[in-house]
Amino acid sequence: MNINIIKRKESELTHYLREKGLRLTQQRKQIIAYFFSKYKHYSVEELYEEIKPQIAGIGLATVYRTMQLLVEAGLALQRRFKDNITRYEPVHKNHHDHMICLGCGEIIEFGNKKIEAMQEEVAKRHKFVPVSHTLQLYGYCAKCMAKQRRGKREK
Amino acid sequence: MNINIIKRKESELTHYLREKGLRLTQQRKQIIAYFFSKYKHYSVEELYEEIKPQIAGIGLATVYRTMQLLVEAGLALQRRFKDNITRYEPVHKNHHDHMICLGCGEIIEFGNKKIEAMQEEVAKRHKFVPVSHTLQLYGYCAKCMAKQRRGKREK
DNA sequence: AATGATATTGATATTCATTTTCAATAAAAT
DNA sequence: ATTTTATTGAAAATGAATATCAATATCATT
Ligand SMILES: [Mn+2]
Ligand SMILES: [Mn+2]
Ligand SMILES: [Zn+2]
Ligand SMILES: [Zn+2]
Repeated sequence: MNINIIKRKESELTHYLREKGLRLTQQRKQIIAYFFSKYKHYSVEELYEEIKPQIAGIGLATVYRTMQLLVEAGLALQRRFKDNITRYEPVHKNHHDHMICLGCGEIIEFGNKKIEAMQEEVAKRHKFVPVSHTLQLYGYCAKCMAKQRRGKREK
Repeated sequence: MNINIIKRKESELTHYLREKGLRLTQQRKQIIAYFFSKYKHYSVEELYEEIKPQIAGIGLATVYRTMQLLVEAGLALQRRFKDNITRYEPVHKNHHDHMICLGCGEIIEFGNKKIEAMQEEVAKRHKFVPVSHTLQLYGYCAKCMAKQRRGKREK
């Protein structure tokens, strides 16, 4: 099933490249094949480390450049949380925001129409015209909370 | 009136320094005097540039260190928006979030209990225990919108 | 007021993520 | 096949922030 997604993404990228006079290289093909086969919030460094064994001789700069390209082409979104490392996620559904676990680093996506609506309202109250926003919750995921409780009990 | 705030902040810092075995230096005194006399979201670079003429020979590293110290002492808050530059604001009131103007860079503070409550709710739904959060709206402030409208009319 | 212990300073080097440079290479139009 | 030029990988450069270190200032103790 993943193979279809990858084919589609490659074709979407091809269209973008063509209209911009750019080229579809082996590196670009392989990076998107890998990136869209997993669903993660990858940093370039992480992606590079995982991809390196698969793509002989690939350079870090190429991964940086390709991820930027995917954003320009509308196939990926750039995110940046507290750790100050740029991450990329596949464009897959509607706008959403993130909860980030301080214990294990897990990133949970959530969407909430009410919160979005209230943001619009607050903006209007200040005569501010919103273009985009970021909302991040930092804390501990269910798994990490359970682990913490176990740890305390054992003392 | 500002002089009183500054005196109070200096005394708060003094208490913190004493209990930590640290020292109240001329540089620290002068930086807090300046920082608390303006109400802004200063980057270290900005603060350094403004302070340099007032404090002969002050070093950039000292400003970096002092701002960190103010955070540790609970007198300042660290913020970081899209431009990825660390900024500091005086602790002055309750928790709040920010709207940032993409035109002029103005930073508008706002607090909204309903949004905060909904965040708690969403977190609970995911069994996520929130510790902190950041919410930023990016867009155009009233002033910049007016300017833009004027520009279009003149064409 | 002088002393001594040590926290602090300013200059500079270093770090880390990311970007830029550039000569060699590969894509794709002819 | 040839030609044009976008792309690549390696290495250098960037920019914000931190670490290092010898000189200096603070401040508790004489
Ligand atoms: Mn949102
Ligand atoms: Mn908030
Ligand atoms: Zn976790
Ligand atoms: Zn503005």
